[in-house]
Amino acid sequence: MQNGEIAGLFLELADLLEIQGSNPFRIRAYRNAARTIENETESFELIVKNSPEELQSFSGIGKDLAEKIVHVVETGSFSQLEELRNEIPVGVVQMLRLPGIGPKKVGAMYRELALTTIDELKAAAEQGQISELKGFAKKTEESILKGIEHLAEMGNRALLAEAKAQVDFIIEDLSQLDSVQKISVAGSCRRRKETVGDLDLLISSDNSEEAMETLKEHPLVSEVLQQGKTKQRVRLNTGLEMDLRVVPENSYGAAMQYFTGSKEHNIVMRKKAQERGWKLNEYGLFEGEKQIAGDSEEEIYTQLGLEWIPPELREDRGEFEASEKGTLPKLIELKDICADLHMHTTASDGTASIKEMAEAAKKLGWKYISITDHSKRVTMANGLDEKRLRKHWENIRKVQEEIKGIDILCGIECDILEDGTMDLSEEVLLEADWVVAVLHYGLKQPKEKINQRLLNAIRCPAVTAIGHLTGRLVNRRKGADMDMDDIFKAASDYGVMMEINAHPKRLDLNDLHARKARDMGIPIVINTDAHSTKGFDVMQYGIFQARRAGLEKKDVANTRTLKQFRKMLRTSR
DNA sequence: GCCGTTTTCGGCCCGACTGTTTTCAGTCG
Repeated sequence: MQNGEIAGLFLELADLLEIQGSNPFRIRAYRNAARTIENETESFELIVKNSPEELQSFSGIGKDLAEKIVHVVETGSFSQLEELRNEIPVGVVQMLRLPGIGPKKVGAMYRELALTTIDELKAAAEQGQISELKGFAKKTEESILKGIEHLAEMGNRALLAEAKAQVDFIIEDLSQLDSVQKISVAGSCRRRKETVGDLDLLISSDNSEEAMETLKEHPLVSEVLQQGKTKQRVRLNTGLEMDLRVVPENSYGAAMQYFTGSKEHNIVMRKKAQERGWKLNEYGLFEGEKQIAGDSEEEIYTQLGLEWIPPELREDRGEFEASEKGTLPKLIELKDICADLHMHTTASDGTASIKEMAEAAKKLGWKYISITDHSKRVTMANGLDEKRLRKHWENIRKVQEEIKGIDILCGIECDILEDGTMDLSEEVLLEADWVVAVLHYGLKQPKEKINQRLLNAIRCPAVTAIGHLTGRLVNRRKGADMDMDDIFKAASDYGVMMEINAHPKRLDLNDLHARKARDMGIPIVINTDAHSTKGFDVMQYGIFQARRAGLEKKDVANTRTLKQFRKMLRTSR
């Protein structure tokens, strides 16, 4: 059982308890524990099996929760959850997803009207039954109906790349206003999380009305959902929602800190303020009535005895300890990258030639690239067999003679077949400069089988890296099930690199896995998997993911010169 | 339900906006 699944059960319990009206602090305790479990790279299943006494050493896990975790790992559930599941139907929990509807209202509708599904809720609202309940009225009823309609359309969080493109466009337009002094995105988009639930836009201005009126009329905005003096909430055409907050200039840093989050990071920040007898909110750090910091984020962190923490690390996953000790990483930046080692050409399913790709990469300032077209198993993509591959490499060498200032490696993206063998012979693979081994098919095989396939690939002396390890697609497909400890241990032993695939839909390794791989001494490569010259643009998202993992320039192999890079390749090369 | 360099009991982050209310509860971030 994966950590995420264990955490999911506790989150479910928290929702159920909330609808029931339980003690809010108890509910929070379950959510905190779920977060601890989800953010931990060590497998809780293994901890339960090997050293269950360690469970209570994790923050937020005490005697009771430790027992429940053991029970979950052994039986897949626990009695308290089962009892509540019997008591409250799943449809009732789903009602929590409606905007403006929380546990109290859901609880009331369930108890008073016995509504158990979204469909029943919709019917009741249409018949006007909701507005007759105490504490409800026409507006709430309408907002429920609107919410149900919207739920059907949207549902998922947006990809970072999509969300960021929209907010960047809006920022460009709003920053033209004379009344807007400072403007920035905040929230999970600024933290570069792989998905974004909604956008947060922050402005310092002495004329909030002008900004709000302009945003209201912006071509990307479809509807104003809320509007007050300092806060406006709008829905964009894409369905994504956005909060605009307007603060005075001397509160801008505090507001940036506050609205960038994460929630968990901010709870620690406010506790630190409290410990010193101060108060921290979006307007500043206060000693009594007196603002002692607020202009800039740096001041606030400094006052609390901390080094400024980059937004990507603000998840309460160890950044405070590092900040206090002065050991925060100097995070990798886009400009550190000088190569891309995973891309396609017209030889398989790319749209540009070898030469076009090389020239485009050179324009970006990159010093070397590896052309890695598909192997023959990927018939849909016109994958290469041994003969075509050798011919392709000949063509690469010809292009290399024509183009100076960038080195082109002869590579291949080779499938790891369902039976665990490589799609191309070891003989031909050993002729390559660079071999990215990947899973494309059979992602649903059982964990043991997937593990075996990856271990075989890592042991194959020709393989230099594993690409998009799990095969997950953000928001769309769960990756293959595997034992990360085994895989990383083997990769570390055999000197095989791990890729962060920078495509916004992949971002695989994810942040936690990338951090773990680095901690186990595995060199990381960040690659675009470009299928066209435009495809190089996604490198930034790979960098974001690497930054969230806490990676520095030295942790990433394609920040090195080609000579240094070659020295990092496994000894069998 | 968890946690403790004032505590093993009594706390547990903070504020804006909305809707349903006549001073505030619920929801959200």
